[in-house]
Amino acid sequence: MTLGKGSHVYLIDGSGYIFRAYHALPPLTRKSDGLPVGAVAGFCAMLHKMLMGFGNSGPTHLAVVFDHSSKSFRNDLYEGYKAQRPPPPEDLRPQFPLIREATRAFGVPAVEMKGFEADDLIATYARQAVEAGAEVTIVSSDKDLMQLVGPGVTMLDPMKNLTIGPDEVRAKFGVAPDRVIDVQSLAGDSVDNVPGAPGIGVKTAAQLIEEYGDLDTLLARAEEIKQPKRRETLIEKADQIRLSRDLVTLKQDVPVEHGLDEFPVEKPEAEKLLGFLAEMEFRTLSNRIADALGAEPPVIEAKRAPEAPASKAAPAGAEGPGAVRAMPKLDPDAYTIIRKAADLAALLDEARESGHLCIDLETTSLDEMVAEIAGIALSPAPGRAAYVPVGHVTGEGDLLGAAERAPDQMALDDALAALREILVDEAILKIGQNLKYDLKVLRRHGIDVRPFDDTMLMSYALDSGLGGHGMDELSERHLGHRPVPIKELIGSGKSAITFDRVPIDKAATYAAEDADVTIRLWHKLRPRLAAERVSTVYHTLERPLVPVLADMELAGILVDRDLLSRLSNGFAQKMAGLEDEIQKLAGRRFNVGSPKQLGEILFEEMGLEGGVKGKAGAWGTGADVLETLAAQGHDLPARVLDWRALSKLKSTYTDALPNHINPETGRVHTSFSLAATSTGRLASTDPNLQNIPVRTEEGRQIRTAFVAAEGNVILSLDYSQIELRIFAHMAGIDALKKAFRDGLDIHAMTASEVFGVPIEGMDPMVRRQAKAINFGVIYGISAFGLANNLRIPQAEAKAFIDAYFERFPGIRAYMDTTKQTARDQGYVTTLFGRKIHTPGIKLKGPHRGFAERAAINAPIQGTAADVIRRAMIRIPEALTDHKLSGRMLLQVHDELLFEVPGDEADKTAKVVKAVMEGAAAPAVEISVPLVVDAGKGQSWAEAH
DNA sequence: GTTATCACG
DNA sequence: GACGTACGTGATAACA
Repeated sequence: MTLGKGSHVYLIDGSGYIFRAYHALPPLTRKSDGLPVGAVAGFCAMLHKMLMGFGNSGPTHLAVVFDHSSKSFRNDLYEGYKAQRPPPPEDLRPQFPLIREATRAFGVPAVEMKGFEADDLIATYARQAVEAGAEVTIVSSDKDLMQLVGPGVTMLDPMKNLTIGPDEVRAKFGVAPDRVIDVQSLAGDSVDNVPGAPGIGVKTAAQLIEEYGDLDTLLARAEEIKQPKRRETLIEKADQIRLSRDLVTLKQDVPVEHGLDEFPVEKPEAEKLLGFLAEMEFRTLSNRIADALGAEPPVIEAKRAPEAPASKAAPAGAEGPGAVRAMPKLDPDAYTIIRKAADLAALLDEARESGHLCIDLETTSLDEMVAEIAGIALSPAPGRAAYVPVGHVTGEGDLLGAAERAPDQMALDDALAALREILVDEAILKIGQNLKYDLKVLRRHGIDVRPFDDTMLMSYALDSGLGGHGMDELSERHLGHRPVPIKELIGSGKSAITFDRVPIDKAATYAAEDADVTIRLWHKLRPRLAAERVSTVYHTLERPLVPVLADMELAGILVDRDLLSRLSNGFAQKMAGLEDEIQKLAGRRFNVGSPKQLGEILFEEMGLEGGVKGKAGAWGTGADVLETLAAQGHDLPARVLDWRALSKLKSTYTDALPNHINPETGRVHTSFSLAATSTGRLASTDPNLQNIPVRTEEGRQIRTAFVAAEGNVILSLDYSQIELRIFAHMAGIDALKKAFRDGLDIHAMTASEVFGVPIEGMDPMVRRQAKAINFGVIYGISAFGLANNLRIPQAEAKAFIDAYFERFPGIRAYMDTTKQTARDQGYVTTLFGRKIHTPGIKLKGPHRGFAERAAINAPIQGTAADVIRRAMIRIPEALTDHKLSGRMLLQVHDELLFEVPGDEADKTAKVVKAVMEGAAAPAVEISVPLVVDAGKGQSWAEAH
C-alpha cells in the first residue's frame, strides 16, 4: 500500500511502552527457567489492545520505534546529556530484545537506528507522512514529542486513552506546539540533564516566549527584560540555552533505511505470534489472543522448574556435587547430644571431609566479656546437628546457687581442645550467625577462629533495608521456619534463668536447631552474593571488620568512676533546685519527668497557648514546644528544659555508665552491631558510646571521664565534613568540589554563593543558615524541614532552597535520579557497591516522601560508612607495620578513638591519618580530598 | 511492650 | 494542589 492522502500512520513510542509495561506489572518470571518476562507480557497486552481497539479509522501504516542504545548524537553535542540517568533495572535489560521479537511476532515492524533516539525517528517519519498528505498519530505520552503536534499530527496517550492535540500541548507548555522547543530550551529538563536557563521553569519560559514571540527574538532583546536576575541569566547563559535547543529539537531528517511504504498494517500470523507467546509461557494472554485471531490456543506445558540456579553457583569443592539438592526437612528428632570425646571426633571428621562446619555457642550471658560456655552446637550439613553440653548445672529448687554440675557432660577443656584444631584450620570454613559474639568468647579461651563466614553479614550485604538480620527473622524469611524462641527455655524479664540451668535435652533441641538453621541459611545466601553482585561488599567491608571490632570491644575504654559520681551529685543538686522552682511556678507538686503531667500543667492549668495534641491525645511537650514557650517569656518551660538536660545527663550517662564497668578489666566494653542500620553505619549498644554528650559544656564534662590508662593518651581522629565532600563528588557539583580542593570554609562559601554576600566579615547568622542548607541537602532537603530547623517561614526556606539549587546546578538532577534509581531497582548503592533497599519508595502518599529522603541520604551516609570501615580494617596492620602498640577503641561514625603510649601519640596520629585519608583508594577515586583532623589528651574531652 | 524524649553523627 | 516531612541510630522513664 502506498502512502498518500487518506493514509493514517501510527508511530508507537516503543521505549515509553516498555517502561510503562515494566512498571505496570509485578516482576513476573518464566516458570521453566526464571527468565524475567513481566515487561514482555505487559508490552504484548498493550500492543494487542491497541491493535484490537481500532474501529474503522484504524491505521494504514504502523511501526513501533525503539531507542537503539543509550548513546545518540546528542552525547556528542553535550557530554552531560542523559548522563544522570540510571541504567535500566537489571531484570528489565534481558527483556529488551524479547520485546523487539514480540513486536515482530505481532507482524509489526520494529524500527531503530544507531546514533538516534526513537523520538528522532518518529519526528522524521511524521514529517515524511505529512508531506505525503497522510495523517499521523504518535502513540506516546512523552512531553518531548509534543513539539511534533500540529496540522496532520496528533498524539495518543495509550494509558489514559487521551488524544493530545494543540490544546493539550498548550495546557502543558503554555504555548502553541510550534513554540514548545523554545520553552523546553529555557526550562531545561532535570531528568534528561538538559541545562536550560537556571531558575527558569516552564511557567516563566512560556510567559517570556508569549511576550517576545520566539526564542531568538527573546535572546536578542534580553536586555529589555525588567527583572534583573532573569535578564542576567538570559544574557549570560545564552550559549547554554542555544545548546539546550539543539538537545531538545528532534531531528526530522534522519537518513532512515526503510520508508513508510514498507510499514503497511498486516494481520498477524497466528502461528508465529502464538508460538512466541507459548515460548514466553503466557497462558492467559495466549488464550485471549488466540480467541481474537480465531485460532486454537497453544498448549503450554506446566514444566517443573529445574533445580534452583543457586545450587549451580554453589562453591565448587566446598561440598560434594549435588549436596545442596533438596535440603532435608527440619527435624528435631534428628539432632544428637554428644557426651563423649569419640562422638565429637566423629562429627569433626565430617567437617574435615566437607570443609566447613557451623558453630553456635550457648552461654550464660549476652555479654561476651563475662559469658561462660554452657554448650556448643555444631552442624556439618543441613539436617545434621549436634549439641555438646559442657557447662550445664542442675538448677532445681536451688536457685540461689550451690548448683551442681549436671552429669554426663564433656569437660569444657576437652571439648575445646578437640574443636580447636578445626577452628584454627585454614582449610575449614567456620560458619555462624553473628560470629563476632562467638569469636570473642572463644578468644577469651585462647582460640583465634578463622576463616569464617557469617550469615548475618551475608544477609546484610544482600538485603539491607528489607528487614532485620537476626536468625529468627532470617529463618522465617528464607526457610519458612520459626525456630523455638529462646524465651521458651529461659523465660524473660526478672525471672529469666541462665542457659546453663536449662535441662540438657531441651537445650540440645534448641541449640542444634539453631546450628541447623544457620547452615541452611548459609547454603541459601552464599550463592546469592556473587549472583547479586555484593561479594565485594561482603568480602571487603563486612567480614574483615569482625575481628577488628572484636579487638576494640575486648579492649574497652577506661572510665573514671569517681568523676562520674561527682558529676552525678552535682547534677542532682541542680535538679533539686530546679524542681523546687518549677513546682512553685506550677503552684503544686508534680512529677517533672512526666510529659503527661507537664502537658496538663502547661496547657490546662496554666492555660498557655500553642499546645498541640499528638495522635495519642497527649499534649506535646518536646524541646521545640518548650523552647517556643520559653522564648515567649514563660519561665516554667525554660526551667523544665534545664531540668531535662540535667536529667538526661544524669540518668543516661553519669548514673548508667558505672554499671557498665567490667569488674575484671575495670573498663567499659561496648558492643558494635554490624548489621543494625540500613546504611552501613555501625551501632553501639550496652552501652551506646556513640552518643556521649559533646554539644553543651555540661555534657562535655562527661567526656572528661573517658580517660587514658597510666602512661597513655587518648587520640581522636575525625573526618572533616565527610558526608558533604562525598555528596559534592557523587552529585558532581563543581563549585563545591573546588571549594573543598581549595580548603575553603564550605558553609561560608555556600552562604556567599547563595546569598551573594562576601566571605570577609560575614554575619555568623548567614553562615549558620547556609550550614543548615548544606546539612539539609544530604538529608533530602524540604522547605518544611529547613524552615523548622532555622525557625523561619516556610516560604523563606523555599526561597533559600531555590537559590541553592540554582547556584549549584546538578543537585536537583542528582536527587531526581537517585529517586528514580530507587524506584527502578528497588535499591540505591554507595560508591563501593553497598546496596540499600528502599521498599517504601513504591508507597503512595506521605510515606513515599520519607522513603525518598531516605533514598537520597542513604548513598551519602552509606559511602561515608564504607570509607571509615575500610580505614578501620587497614589500621591494625598499619600500626603493626610501624611497630606501634596503640589500640583502636571506639568508632563514632566519622571519628576513631585510640589509646596509645604517650611517646607514640604523634607517630600514631600520622600513620592513622594517612590510612583514613586514603581509605577510599584504590577502589574508588574521590574527586574531593578527604581531610582528617587529629587531637590528643588525657581524656576524650581533651582529644576531641 | 509502647511512647515520648533526647543524646550522638 | 494537598499531603506532612528534615537522614541514621540507642537508652531512659513514664505509662498502659
